[in-house]
Amino acid sequence: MAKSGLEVLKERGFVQQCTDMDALEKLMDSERVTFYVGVDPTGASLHIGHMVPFFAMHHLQKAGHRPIAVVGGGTSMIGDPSGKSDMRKMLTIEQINENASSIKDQLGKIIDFGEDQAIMVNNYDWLGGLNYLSFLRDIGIHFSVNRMLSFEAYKQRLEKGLNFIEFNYQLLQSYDFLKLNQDYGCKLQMGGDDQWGNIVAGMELIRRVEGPEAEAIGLTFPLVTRADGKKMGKTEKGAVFLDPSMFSPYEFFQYWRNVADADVGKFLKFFTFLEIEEIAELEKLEGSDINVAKERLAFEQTRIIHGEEEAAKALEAAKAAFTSGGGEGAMDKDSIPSVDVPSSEIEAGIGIMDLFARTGLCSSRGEARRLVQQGGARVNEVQISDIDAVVGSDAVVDGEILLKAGKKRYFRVVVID
RNA sequence: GGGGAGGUUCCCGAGUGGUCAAAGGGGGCAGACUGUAAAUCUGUUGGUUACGCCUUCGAAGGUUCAAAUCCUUCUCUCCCCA
Repeated sequence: MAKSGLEVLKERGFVQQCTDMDALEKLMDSERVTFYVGVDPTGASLHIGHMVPFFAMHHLQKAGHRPIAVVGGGTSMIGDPSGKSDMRKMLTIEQINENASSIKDQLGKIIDFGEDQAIMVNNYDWLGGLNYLSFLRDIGIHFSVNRMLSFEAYKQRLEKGLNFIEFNYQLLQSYDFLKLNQDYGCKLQMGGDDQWGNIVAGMELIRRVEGPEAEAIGLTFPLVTRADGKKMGKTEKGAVFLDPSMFSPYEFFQYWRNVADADVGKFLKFFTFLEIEEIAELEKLEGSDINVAKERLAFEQTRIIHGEEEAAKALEAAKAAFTSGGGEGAMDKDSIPSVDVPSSEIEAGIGIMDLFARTGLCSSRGEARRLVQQGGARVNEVQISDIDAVVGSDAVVDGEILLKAGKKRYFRVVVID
């Protein structure tokens, strides 16, 4: 017999807290449950730090339940104080709407937005036109400031300073849950564990408005951390975005390929659709064999986000670049960022520092100088350590020059007429 | 509204007239070691035409041969009181 959606979530480690697990189990066994997760449209693209809830949605949807993705068009104009040390930037409605539509496309890779399968709504639709006084009278009346201040999230912010506008966030998010409960019969809200307070507040609001018998349950996911303590989904250059124009599939693949040993099993459960049994097998690997599991993680994850073809290309490119010998010939060229340079410049010869500085490999000539001096610069896999070296047309292979900085970063210089 | 403390380089944080492109730590980059891991060690970390020069210590003025450091005004943040 098939596992229930909730069982899948539990065995994969998605459950951090639940307001009433018994009730949720009963509810999910007895009906198709409509549930929601909030998404903040604060950026043009989602990044992998956002993804845990989406994978959870996928699993529940697969088990027959109906997800609602709520784009926080309205709430993102306020800023959620939970767990944040600073107030967030406020965006315009236009920016938010633009972000929301690209987010829906990305979300579509993980959950099915087919007919009656899932719903996407923007809370600006109901928050945008709210009347302040009536909101206070209808919703504000149900909130106790004393109780709100007792939440850990607010306590922390009270130390640092909390703006009134942010203090309202919880009311708005609670109102979302109420609204969805009324309009769509949404009975479950899920979110990261930092949302616990907001979720509970929403449940309480529903009970107060709709009566104590109203069904409303909250569930939170653990905040995913990396074994090295860094933030999930962040690299030095910024977040690991799903948008291929902001973060190439190859780099995306590499991000997952390079996760810490200790994180592989966890990430396989969170971020792939592999069966739990198969993951268990992969988790048994030790030593350098763990690389097999990492490769699988990277491949599966890239396939989900960028498609089978891109995943295969990234895998090939990575193998070509890192397997002994490292022949760049087999590498997929499209996956490596490039810059166009006129053939006349190449024929005249370009100084090694200038060449690196005009690629994305180095941000200045000074940086390029250091790279060369420290032995990290390679042209067509040949180390160049002379800062005065000049690269000319003899370095061009198949119409381009392959540059490498350090061990993992490649860049192509494409010669054009 | 009153009083106090502050805004320093990617971040945290020293620096209270020249020796400051600015200690230390974190982060980043590179090298060694490895398994495209972790940990560790080493170097490096504003720009440049690399001698020197230019830009940088919240903003704008001023004092001075010389200012991150002193003065004035402005601005932002935090704390206490009301």
